[in-house]
Amino acid sequence: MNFWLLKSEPEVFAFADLMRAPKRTTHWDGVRNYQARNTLRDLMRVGDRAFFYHSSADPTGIAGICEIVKSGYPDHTAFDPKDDHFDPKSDPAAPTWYMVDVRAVVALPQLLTLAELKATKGLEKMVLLQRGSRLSVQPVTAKEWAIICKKAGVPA
DNA sequence: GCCAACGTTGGC
DNA sequence: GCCAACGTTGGC
Repeated sequence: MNFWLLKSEPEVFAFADLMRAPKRTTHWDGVRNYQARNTLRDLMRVGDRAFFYHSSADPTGIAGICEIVKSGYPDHTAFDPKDDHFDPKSDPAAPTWYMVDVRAVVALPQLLTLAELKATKGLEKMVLLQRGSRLSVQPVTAKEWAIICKKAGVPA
């Protein structure tokens, strides 16, 4: 099993929204970055787990845990001229952008804030904490996963 | 609201 | 292929 971190702005879509969604599941659409696309398309597998991170929020931090329930498939929102993430260059015959489906597993008892993550030993090399890191879909090591789950008080 | 860092675009 | 300009991300 592999581990990941997914960023979302809670004003747009929060972890609580995922908990309320039908089957607690949603399409992780709208990613328009090639490195993140490669992860979605090539690396994520059904059964993988991901932290759900609230960015551009007050405070920012990890809100919950979700599970990949469908591996990469074309992001159809790229073909919709009315969609905010429309990309006229993405060809339905050879899609540029991909998405996965994720299902909420559990909310953390309380938000694990960015400040707390920064102060936690063993997370120094976490992608999220690197200077200038903006990746919205990023890998988490098994070690980092275990440290964070322990800190948050949820089973790893 | 500010601004640093990053990714993309497009002229050459 | 280089690189300046631009738009976006995201913490503060």
